[in-house]
Amino acid sequence: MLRRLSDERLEALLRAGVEEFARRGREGANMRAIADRAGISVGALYKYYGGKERLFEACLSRSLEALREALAHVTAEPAGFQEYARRIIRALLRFSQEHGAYVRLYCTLAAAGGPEAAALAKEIEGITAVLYTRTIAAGQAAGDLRQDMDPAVFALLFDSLLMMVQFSGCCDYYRARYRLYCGGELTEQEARMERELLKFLTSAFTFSEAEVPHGDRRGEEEV
Amino acid sequence: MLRRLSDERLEALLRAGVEEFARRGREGANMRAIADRAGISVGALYKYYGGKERLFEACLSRSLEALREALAHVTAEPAGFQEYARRIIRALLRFSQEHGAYVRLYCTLAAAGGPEAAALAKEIEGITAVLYTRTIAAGQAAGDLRQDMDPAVFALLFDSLLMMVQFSGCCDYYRARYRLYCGGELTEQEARMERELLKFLTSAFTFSEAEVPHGDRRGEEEV
DNA sequence: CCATCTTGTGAACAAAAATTCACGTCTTGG
DNA sequence: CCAAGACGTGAATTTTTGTTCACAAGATGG
Repeated sequence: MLRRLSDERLEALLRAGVEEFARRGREGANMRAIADRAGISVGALYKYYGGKERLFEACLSRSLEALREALAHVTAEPAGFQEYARRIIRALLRFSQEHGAYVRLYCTLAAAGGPEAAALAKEIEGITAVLYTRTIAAGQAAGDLRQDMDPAVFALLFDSLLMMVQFSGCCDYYRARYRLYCGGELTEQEARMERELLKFLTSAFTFSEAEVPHGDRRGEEEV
Repeated sequence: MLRRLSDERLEALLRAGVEEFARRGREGANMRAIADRAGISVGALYKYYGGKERLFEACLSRSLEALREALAHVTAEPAGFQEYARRIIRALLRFSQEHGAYVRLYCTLAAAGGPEAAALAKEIEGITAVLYTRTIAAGQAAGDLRQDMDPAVFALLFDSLLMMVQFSGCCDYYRARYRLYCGGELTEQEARMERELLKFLTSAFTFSEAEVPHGDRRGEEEV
């Protein structure tokens, strides 16, 4: 009952790998479980990828590629900060809905720590950091965004929110947290999240204290 | 060379457990490593805690207790939203600085997934969710905060930022991410983070689009 | 149709780690 | 100071899992 390892079988192998690495981490992943899930023997797995480490690399780069692709179109057409933010939110909500396994993998790897963490952060965050930092710098230069912010910190907070929103869609713990706060599943309330997150971000990035006549709280002149 | 398992030895055991569970997760943790790090034999470890699962429970509840304690004083004296937010930020920045191991444990557990995730989320987030939701509801009722927000989603986003800021202080990946965006270590720039995060949150929760005469962007009347 | 090569299989091997247990070491009550 | 009991030790056992390898099944070329 030999079945030649076709493209689709290799595809299944990578999918199984991503799933398992996401579930149990780089070290904890079980090679036998991966082979079983992919429907091949462990021997074949080792023939194709020399070992766990090589398979991991393949799974990671596959998922990085997918993330890059998901964000590629964001800056295709020029726009202002708010429009960019909307596109990013949409793209990442969609990404987490369609490629939950990749997002779970990021979540697990980010939690893992160790000496590889720094390199990994550079690889993953490199994709988003440039986009966010540029978007914010451009918005600030154009006068769209508040001047009284530390762009680096604000970009980090922007990234933080987007990461957590992705996790909320497909990682068990974060999904439970979403249910706790909002009821229901994020995957069924994407419009709600898109709307509110955009509102949240727009205010955070646009309005500075100086704009409100009396610097204190309580500010509903027009109700 | 028998050394009776004193309180301080039990203390060391729990510390070692937290550290190891944080590093390698609930399943991946190595009992031998825990025993070694605590300076006792595996036999003694098993005498004191029936096995890995029981030890884990002890480590978890210890860390939950610490989190509760860290946030206990926040609502001790009544105040407005901004002051509460400031206290929460301070408390959690301090927590992540002093109890990095607990924060790393949360980060790892949150990433783990599985059927226990929901229960875990209820336990951990139960501590913060009530606080955040109430703070926001009260602020909104008092007219301190914008009316045009979905309090549930905004509370989730608030929590997300606070979680990520904690991670940024003590989890390898998130620390690397912090360096990437901001340069340096968060633990050496706490004032910067406190200031900017408070600014970010205040704007997000306070200002609604309706407040700005022309609903569009670009809003620096007074510079 | 056969020899040979390529490719896949899963049992076997080895290393790692959870858990147990027979045996020391110290304490304590007398 | 001693016997009994409590406590701690780490080697041994068992289970899990990464990796290898001898063998088998199909392909290929003549």
